[in-house]
Amino acid sequence: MSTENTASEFMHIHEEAIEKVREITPPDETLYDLAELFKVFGDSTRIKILYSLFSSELCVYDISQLLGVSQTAVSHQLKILKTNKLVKSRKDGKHVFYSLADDHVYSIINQGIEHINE
Amino acid sequence: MSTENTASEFMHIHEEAIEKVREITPPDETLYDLAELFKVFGDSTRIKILYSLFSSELCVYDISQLLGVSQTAVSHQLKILKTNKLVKSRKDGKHVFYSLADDHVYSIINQGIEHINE
DNA sequence: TTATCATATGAACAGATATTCATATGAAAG
DNA sequence: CTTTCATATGAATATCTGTTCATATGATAA
Repeated sequence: MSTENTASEFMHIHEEAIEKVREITPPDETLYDLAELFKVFGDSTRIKILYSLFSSELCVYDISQLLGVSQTAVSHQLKILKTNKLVKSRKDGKHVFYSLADDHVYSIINQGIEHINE
Repeated sequence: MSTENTASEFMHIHEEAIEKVREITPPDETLYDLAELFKVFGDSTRIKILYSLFSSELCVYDISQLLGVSQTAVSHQLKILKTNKLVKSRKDGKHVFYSLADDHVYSIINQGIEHINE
């Protein structure tokens, strides 16, 4: 085994495996963003908020009461959801109505549900 | 407004909204499991491990070298991935080969990628 | 058997994160 | 204008989580 392909020297498997992995793996920055996105889904309060918005928009207070979580906590979590573009907001007088930003929220959550039901 | 439907008293919106949310929202335990699942995807090391297993099975040491992460860290993360049924393992002498457990891993990650690319 | 290699495990520590509390902003009502 | 209501924000705290270090297990080779 030569020293040309240093990448394969440590491999116990075929070196083609490394090539394939390198080919299909997105850049580190993308993987980091991806992990960040899933981190947002990885909290039960935020999951509950997203579910509450599945059928219609709701204002902060309604979400708070529906979930039995303090207004402050909901507000903090909504900010995280909005920063990550999972929800959008609309102001109406004193109220702020939140709704799902796009269909990816549905599909990601549904894929998760499918995995659980097995 | 009567006191019959206590659920709607706090709502600023129509009370049908509450009904709908209650209808489509899974039980708390499911939501908790769902958050737990996404939490597993919410770490860049684990995401990298999953990507490395997209094309073929790999042993712990190979993953470790490929990602530039310590063997111990990889081992810890593989355990988490296995506990959550995202990877499975096969023993071969001194080596333990890990591979993806099912297609949900692909679809969940791909949905995430799609959301990011917008 | 003994040494070595591959993996796993447990404790410890550092960094991240969700909630709470206090308070600020901002809009409508009186 | 002042009060009240809806929401947002920042600091503090307690909990959780990922990595490291030391070590254990388990299998092959010598």
